[in-house]
Amino acid sequence: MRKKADKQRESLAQADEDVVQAAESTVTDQEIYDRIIVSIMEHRLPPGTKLGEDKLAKIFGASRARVRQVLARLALERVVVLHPNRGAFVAEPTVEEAREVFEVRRPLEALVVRRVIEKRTDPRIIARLREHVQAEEAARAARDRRAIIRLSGEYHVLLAELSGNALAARLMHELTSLTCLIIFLYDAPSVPACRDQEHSEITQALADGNEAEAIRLMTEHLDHVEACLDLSRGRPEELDLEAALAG
Amino acid sequence: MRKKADKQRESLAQADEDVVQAAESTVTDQEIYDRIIVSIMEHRLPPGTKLGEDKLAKIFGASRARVRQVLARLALERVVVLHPNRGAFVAEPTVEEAREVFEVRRPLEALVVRRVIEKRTDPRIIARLREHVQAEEAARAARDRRAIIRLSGEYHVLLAELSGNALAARLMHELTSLTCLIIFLYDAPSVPACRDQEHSEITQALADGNEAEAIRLMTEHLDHVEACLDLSRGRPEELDLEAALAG
DNA sequence: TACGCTCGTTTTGTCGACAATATATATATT
DNA sequence: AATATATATATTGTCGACAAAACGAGCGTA
Repeated sequence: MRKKADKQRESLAQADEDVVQAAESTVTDQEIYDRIIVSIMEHRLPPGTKLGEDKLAKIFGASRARVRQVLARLALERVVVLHPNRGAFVAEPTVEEAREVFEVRRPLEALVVRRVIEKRTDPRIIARLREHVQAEEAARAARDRRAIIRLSGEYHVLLAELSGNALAARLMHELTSLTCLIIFLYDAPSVPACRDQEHSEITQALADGNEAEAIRLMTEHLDHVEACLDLSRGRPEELDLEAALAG
Repeated sequence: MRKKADKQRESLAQADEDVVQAAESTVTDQEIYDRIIVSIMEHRLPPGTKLGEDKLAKIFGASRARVRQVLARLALERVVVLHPNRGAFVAEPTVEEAREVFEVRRPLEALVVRRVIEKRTDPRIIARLREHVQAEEAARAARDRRAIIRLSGEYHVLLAELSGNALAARLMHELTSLTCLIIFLYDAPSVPACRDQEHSEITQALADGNEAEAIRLMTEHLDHVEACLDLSRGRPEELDLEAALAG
């Protein structure tokens, strides 16, 4: 059984103004991909939203086939799920999937930290990290929660890119996209001050070449983010359902 | 400039007999995917082979669009590369990419080992691992090099699946596919006895619940496989090219 | 009034056709 | 004879149209 809120969400109606820009003449697959995934990462397309092929095609001024390709790619990255004969929906990771993401990220991030420290002699490395941290602080100052969460994820992608391991960077991109979804699904709004200047501290440890400290900070950072989530109970919907049935 | 050998390889002609089965009436995407990736993992489709859409469509008795989808998926997994307007080719990982694969696998495999040890109370876990190791030994007894390499990869995928972390299992699938390609590209034929009973030893350590030993064995196993490769010099082709130019 | 069923509409899945690009062949030129 | 150019062929990229399935509305019945 579906809830009312579910059906409400299954529409692009409200999100249209945010996503629509113009029906450009020629738009590449990558642009469509980027626009959709950024919208998802910034929660303008909340989990569960139906991504109708025709609607997206009209919004982007592209053919349905092209949109379809992009949706297939997003599905492989688990950011959207495809229900056969029913269409594409923004993914709603389960608690179990959320735990798995953090479990995989921990050792991967540690690897990235080690490699970045090895390469820190190049001053551009630390410079770019500091630059990004500043952008994060700006978003935080502006109280732009969407940008904060997206930029938080992108910090880790940037770190992976700077590590020189392109494979790790690609995986980190996938994992941070999923992490954004997870945060929006499970983050307890009561703890907004979560993960504040931790990126800054990690950057400093990297600059100092203090590997043990950097890994410790990174691990605690991930622990912290995960601890902020309400992974004890099920998804919000299931919770609502339970509450409704109890009442 | 291309070499003669290159052009020779860019054809499915020789591999056809191995791959072709019949023009089945209905064949699912997953079947097409599996057939292609197993062929790649077993080196029946060597790196650099051109995967023409029409040819594959006829071979599988499917439409070109379907083949195209599968090729796109394989490209996202980096097992094939798509040259715009030129088509799909079995990937030829560079030395750098090979190193990255091992670098990412090391911490990921360690994670998997830890989780499997936690779950080893379920007797089916160790049983399935032993079963797989036996299959490997059978292939080794039969001197079936292709099956040996494929099964070696699948051992790690099985391990990841048994760890209970579906995300890790998916990543391991990708990484082992790439590892198969890498082994076929760079393995020094002079050292055929590489990685022999190591999977058996790892399984035993897991059964004993000896975490430190299992992780040590797994790490050394990966070190061993990587050390067997000729990653010092470039790809075989480049080597040939250099030699040809010198002569 | 509430439930179940049928029909119409919308959306997805699949395919074949056309256009654009790259490759290979043949011809002409230096 | 070798290179460059033009033509022909083959392969990929893109799109719109058709078929199938799911969804929603409306009707009928208990």
